[in-house]
Amino acid sequence: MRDNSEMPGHLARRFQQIAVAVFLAEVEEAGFDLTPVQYAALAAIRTNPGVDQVTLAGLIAYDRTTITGVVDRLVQKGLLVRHASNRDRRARDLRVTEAGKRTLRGITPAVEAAQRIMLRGLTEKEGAELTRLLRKAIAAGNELSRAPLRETELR
Amino acid sequence: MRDNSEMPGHLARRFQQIAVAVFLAEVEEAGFDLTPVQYAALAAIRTNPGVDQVTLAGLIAYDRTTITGVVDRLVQKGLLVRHASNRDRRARDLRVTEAGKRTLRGITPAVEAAQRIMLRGLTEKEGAELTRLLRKAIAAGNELSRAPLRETELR
DNA sequence: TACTGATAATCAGCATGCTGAGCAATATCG
DNA sequence: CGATATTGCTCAGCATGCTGATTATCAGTA
Repeated sequence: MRDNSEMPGHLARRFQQIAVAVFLAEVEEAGFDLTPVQYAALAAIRTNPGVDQVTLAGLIAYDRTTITGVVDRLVQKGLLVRHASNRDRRARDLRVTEAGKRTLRGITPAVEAAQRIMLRGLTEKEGAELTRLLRKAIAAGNELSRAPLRETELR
Repeated sequence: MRDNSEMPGHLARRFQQIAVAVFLAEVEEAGFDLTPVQYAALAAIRTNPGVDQVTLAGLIAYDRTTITGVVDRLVQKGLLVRHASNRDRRARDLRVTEAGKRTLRGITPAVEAAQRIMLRGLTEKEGAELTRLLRKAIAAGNELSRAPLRETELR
């Protein structure tokens, strides 16, 4: 049996663990209070004003039941507004507030810095190769999780 | 601003998400009920009989407060016994039961299969390279999370 | 139009992961 | 030896992430 610490699954968990810690540290350093998950949701809504939660979940590969809580907290922080959709009364129309836009603009350098830090042990070329391989593996496994990426812009 | 879906942090989360889903599916298929986290803990205790929880946490890079619950559930399932240590009455001595050893033996093929499946979009060489790059990045970032890997076998 | 099946959101429940605090036991040092 | 610091574990509290169920609404069809 191969040592557990060499298994891709274990490495995935460990790299994610470090990535989250680095993100939170950089963001706090910059004076903001957002998790990686909240940041991704906020940025996706900024790019797609008026999306509903299911579409948002597909855009960033979150489980639909997880989105509810994430959006709750972003609304709580005043970075997002959620109101009933006109087209479909089941759906919620999500939009970033002015405060949310300011937060996104201000937090960007910290987010970019975090990406560099989590790859700091690699050369430029190695970092690019890791990114490429992760994207390739993820594309092949997209349908294997309950929350696959859905690039659809159906509505 | 780079698209979120190309950021290493997002890729880390996504790859981990797929890895967990694949692991759980393969393990359930094989008739077992263990999470990746529980599997890693069980395997580490098997290799290091009598470890205490803090050392175990270091061996697999878990937070010390997370270990409590994981061990609880493994004990609940009868795969582990936890009793007070002789050396140090604060510490808990962890050992895998016979049922735990049987589970580890039986589950191994499913775990190995899961590792292959999560890399199925990559060639043999690419899979090896991804593993190498993840290990290198993780080694450089080890101290950045609250739960770093500690290979120490002090006691 | 009434019925049937899908869909959007939410909820309860469970398992990580983390922060920070508290308790008991051990180690260290004056 | 006794005061102090440290250590192993646990707990409360919060944020993902998931399974499965429920509710409200919509869409398609007889």
